[in-house]
Amino acid sequence: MSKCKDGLMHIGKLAKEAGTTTRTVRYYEEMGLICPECRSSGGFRCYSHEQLTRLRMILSLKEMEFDLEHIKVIIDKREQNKTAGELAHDILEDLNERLEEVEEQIAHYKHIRKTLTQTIASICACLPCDLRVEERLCPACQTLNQPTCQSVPFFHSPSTIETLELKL
Amino acid sequence: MSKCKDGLMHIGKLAKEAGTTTRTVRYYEEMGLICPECRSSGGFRCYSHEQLTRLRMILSLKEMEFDLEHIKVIIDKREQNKTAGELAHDILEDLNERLEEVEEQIAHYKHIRKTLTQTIASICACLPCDLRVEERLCPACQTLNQPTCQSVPFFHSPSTIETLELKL
DNA sequence: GCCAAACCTTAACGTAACGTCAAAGTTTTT
DNA sequence: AAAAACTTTGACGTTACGTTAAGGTTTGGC
Repeated sequence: MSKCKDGLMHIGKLAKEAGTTTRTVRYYEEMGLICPECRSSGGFRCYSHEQLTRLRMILSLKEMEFDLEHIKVIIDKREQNKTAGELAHDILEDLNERLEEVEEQIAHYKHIRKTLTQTIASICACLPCDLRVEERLCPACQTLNQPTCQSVPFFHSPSTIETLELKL
Repeated sequence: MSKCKDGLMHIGKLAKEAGTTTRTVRYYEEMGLICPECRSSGGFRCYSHEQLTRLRMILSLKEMEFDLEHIKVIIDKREQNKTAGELAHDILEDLNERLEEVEEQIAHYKHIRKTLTQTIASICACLPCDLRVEERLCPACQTLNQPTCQSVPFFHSPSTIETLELKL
């Protein structure tokens, strides 16, 4: 039968149960986030069901994209002998802080989306142009009052842009 | 006067004009994205205004969070001898692809936001509890039909969660 | 023309969270 | 007992630079 006593499991089973990889588990051990209950006579790591639960906690925090250092701090708070209310208060701080960061991320990507859609719209105006790019302004750009080239500086050649800058 | 001929500038000026650092410029050179017009007799990099424009192109693509490998590809497309229309077509592909990725990022962070707000709401219910965390379920958790502990596995102790799992 | 300040050079380590070998030992299955 | 499957430690690779370090080059002032 199994050389793993009781209901202990080796690292592969632990990782699979938690939906991650053995490399990740070992890395978390290096970082001090989790450690095996014991080792087999041959040196294999053996984990209990409690370790599995702990690993799942770590992973659920990772899904919220806390970094590992922060996860360690949060998990360690559970070890400090507090009432559930005090602990809740502490952890709520972390969660609210993270929520703000996530709101910022959303705003950040919305900004990028805006830039992208504007750039796409500008470049669409150049689609019918059959001039060589190196040859100064294409008709579309000349027609527009706010020159396309300015908003999409990576599209036209440097010399074109210089020309534009002189005109402005 | 300046040992830099014509309107050439050294790396510090270039970086400042483009709003970046000298380290970044040297790194881009390593990556094959940009290279100086020439070197001074002492070995200093000298850049023309064209290089500055190119650097600005790179940075504007970086703002849309293209990775450097991709930026290289996009910038190189300008060197291929095409009409503006063909080039526009090519680049629009990259931009539209990136736009999709950005939409995914927004969705991703909105998902995280949802998880966070739900978790925060759950844990708020535990604020008035003055039981020790290690001691099984707190009253708030017992009152709720959908146990809080299940949705916030990193909050309660492993033993508490096991208890919960058995009950379910 | 000389000196200090400011600037530049290359080289190289550090970052975050693992992925991916490699070479060798252990456990499990047949 | 042999083979298959699993595990061990170790170490390099990843991205886009930041940050020293030790030592040359330019520049500005006198």
